[in-house]
Amino acid sequence: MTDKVVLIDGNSILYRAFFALPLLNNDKGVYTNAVYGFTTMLLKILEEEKPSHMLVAFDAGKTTFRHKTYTEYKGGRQKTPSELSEQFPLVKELLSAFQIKHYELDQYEADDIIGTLSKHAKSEDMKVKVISGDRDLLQLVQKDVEVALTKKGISNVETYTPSFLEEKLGIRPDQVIDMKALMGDPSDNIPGVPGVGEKTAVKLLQQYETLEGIYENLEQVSGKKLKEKLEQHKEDAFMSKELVTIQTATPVDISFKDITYTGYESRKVLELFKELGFHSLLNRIEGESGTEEQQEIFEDIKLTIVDNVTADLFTGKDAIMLEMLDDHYFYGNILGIAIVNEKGKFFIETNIALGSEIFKKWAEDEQQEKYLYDAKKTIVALKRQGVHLKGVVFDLFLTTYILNPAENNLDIPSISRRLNEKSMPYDEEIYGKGAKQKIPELDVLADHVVRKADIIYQLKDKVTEQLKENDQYELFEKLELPLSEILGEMEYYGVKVDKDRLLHMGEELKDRLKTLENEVFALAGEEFNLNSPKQLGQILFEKMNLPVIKKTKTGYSTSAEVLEQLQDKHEIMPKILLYRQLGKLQSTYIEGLLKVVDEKNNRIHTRFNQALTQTGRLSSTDPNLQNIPIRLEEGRKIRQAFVPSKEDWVIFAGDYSQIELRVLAHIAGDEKLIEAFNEDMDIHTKTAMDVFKVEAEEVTSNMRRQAKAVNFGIVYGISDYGLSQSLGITRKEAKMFIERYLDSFPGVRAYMEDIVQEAKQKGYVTTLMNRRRYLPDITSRNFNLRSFAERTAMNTPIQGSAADIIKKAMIDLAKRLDDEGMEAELLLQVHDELILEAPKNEIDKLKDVVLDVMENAVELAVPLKVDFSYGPTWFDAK
DNA sequence: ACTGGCACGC
DNA sequence: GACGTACGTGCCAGTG
Repeated sequence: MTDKVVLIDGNSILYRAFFALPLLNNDKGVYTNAVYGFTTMLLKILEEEKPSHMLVAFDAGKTTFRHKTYTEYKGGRQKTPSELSEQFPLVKELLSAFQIKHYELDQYEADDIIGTLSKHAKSEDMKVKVISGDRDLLQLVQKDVEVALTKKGISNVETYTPSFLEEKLGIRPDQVIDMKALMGDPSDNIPGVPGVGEKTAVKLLQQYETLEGIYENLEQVSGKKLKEKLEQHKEDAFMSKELVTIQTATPVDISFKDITYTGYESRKVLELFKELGFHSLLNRIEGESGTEEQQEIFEDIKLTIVDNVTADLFTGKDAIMLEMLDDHYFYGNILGIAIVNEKGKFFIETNIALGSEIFKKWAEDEQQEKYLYDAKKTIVALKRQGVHLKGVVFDLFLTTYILNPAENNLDIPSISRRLNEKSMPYDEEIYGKGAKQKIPELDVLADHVVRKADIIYQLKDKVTEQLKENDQYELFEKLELPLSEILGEMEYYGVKVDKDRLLHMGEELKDRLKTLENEVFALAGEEFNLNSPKQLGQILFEKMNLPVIKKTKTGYSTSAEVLEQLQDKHEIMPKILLYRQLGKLQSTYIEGLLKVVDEKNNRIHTRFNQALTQTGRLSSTDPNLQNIPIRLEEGRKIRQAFVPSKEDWVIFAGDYSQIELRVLAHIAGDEKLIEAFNEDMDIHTKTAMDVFKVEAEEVTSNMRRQAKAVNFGIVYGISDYGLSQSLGITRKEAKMFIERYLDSFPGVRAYMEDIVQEAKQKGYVTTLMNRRRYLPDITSRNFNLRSFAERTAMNTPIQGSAADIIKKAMIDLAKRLDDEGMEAELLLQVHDELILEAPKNEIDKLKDVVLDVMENAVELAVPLKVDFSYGPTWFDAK
């Protein structure tokens, strides 16, 4: 058996753990969060790697040989916070309890120690695994040397083998140094070549292999600016290379004999855990000997390509993966279908599956349980083919999102790497990307799709378990999963569009835009591209010499805010503003919508993304029907083009009135706010009365406007800066408004304070229905990051609970419409409103049903109020 | 193909 | 006291 040596970058892991975890302290008031994180990581490694040798390397002292090369090395870096530095001795204590050696070497960093030892190990034919949070270490990757980098948090790692590194970075391990030399590293104050980021560096290295190669062929490098930059910063680049190169010949004076790992004494470890207050880890020690996790990385899988679907293929507990390249499932082709169950792994070609009555019968049988990835997509895609999928009980896509909405790699290979520690190829590797995308040979395709289904099958129990642990299973089973079915129906049904109306409006706009454009050119004295902020900026601020109000990264700002401030300086302003407004309508809403009208039925089929937002809201794409204009009359007319799909039908809208503030009243339990809603007061007027300490009759429209902005700020979690911007007042004044608001509603103040504390302690906040949002930055020492996390902590339960409520209402409404045998159809959800279409003769009943369902979706300490309206177009439903 | 500026909704 | 400051989607210009 080959020996396996695990080398841990102690400093890096501790830093990661410190910043990833809330600042916990034990009962003695000693901070332990970093040690805790380090320990969980350590336990995981011991279980999984079963190392024969182990060492934790630390950085020594303040200066290293690198400072001789470059005195600015690691300059500008913030001092290690004392809350962290005091944890270093604890970790060393921990290591000695585990009987793991640690080591540091004067003048060298942990990297160098690890580099040197991994080289020694190589010559002794040992396998090496390096654990760090520092991407620099990737340069050590080679055959038999794997580097595991911490991802989010600490126990989540991504293991780089040479092939994985190449696939992920686009370069070979030996080119990592060159890449770093080009890119630089602000956190270590390594200069690199300015203007060269990851993309450019990779491109250059793919072409010229090494830094030296690039400079030898500098003449051929494309891009004038790039060439200049490279030339100017040649010295920096080479010095950077020297700095980032890990030394593999340091005078390390330990041998592998010294770092043999033979296990630890449970008693000692348990004692220390108790002392540190790591109660939750105690059982991990006792269970130590019993756990056996097999690792099957890139193991071949056995699958059958089915050419005749038979009933005994299915078990009633099957994972099904429907593969489709185009993420626009309304138009994409189904590439094939994989089924995995306890009997085996199967692949069925699309036409065989769809042509099979047995397949169809199974798919439509509610009793046959199915585990999916993205049920909505699958349901819609199959519905197009006349198959009505039923019996979905698990959706890996939705559940992964529920477990952590911040995770944005929700594709199956990524999920598998995170949760299952098994690798499978990414879609890009199988299908290619962009113009080069193509469908592979049947056996390759089958293998890929089956792997996905297999992962769904394998992870179903584990993920369900995690949901239950978090008390989130109900959120999945009772809310998100049934909702996905309803959303699928809405998408499939679509919204009817009056194309002629859009075309007509487009014609009109075209003329007005042309006229406006000419007027602007006349006033400017020349023609230019009015759609280019850059060119407009030059005209306004260079040619016309108007005062510069605000700059952007790349030049002058020409935003509406700026142009409005210049209104009285020049008559050109209103024309530009109007041009912008109309241009937006033309390009996004007229042309944009026309482009996505389904030729077959004149309907638009948006898609709702149910697994994207951090708060639990939905989003809508292709097109986005959640941002159709309403504020300005001109834009609002776009809504005239959204019409019922049948004659004598109407568009019906039901919208929650002030749902977020009502939710706030409920969660905060603020008596005054609750009373205001119980008495059905105008909430902005009420807020104005309290903030300005006046009677109802004395509230001026301006006071109400300001109060409204404050409420807006509360709902969306904006800062004093944000409020000052929206009201055009100073930050101080904005801050004062917020203070006065909180004085007026003490229950709200208490909530805001409590929720931040709770977030600090738990690391996350939750909504009414137990949706979570993790807030790692809540303990950050960076004021901005921390403030942002604090506002998020206050806001997410409000916005997220409102999202929960309307989702619940949608499920209830769909059921009710069905139960009552009504014809009305849900069309859209726009965060606090539901849009339906219905026959005229159903309006009275629909009104009762919608109001009843929406107002009673949940019971809060305040009533939920719903307004409704209807008319021949969406425009009229106001 | 990617980034930045801008603008629309909640 | 400053680092940038609700969440989304999509359009255009500009660059490579």
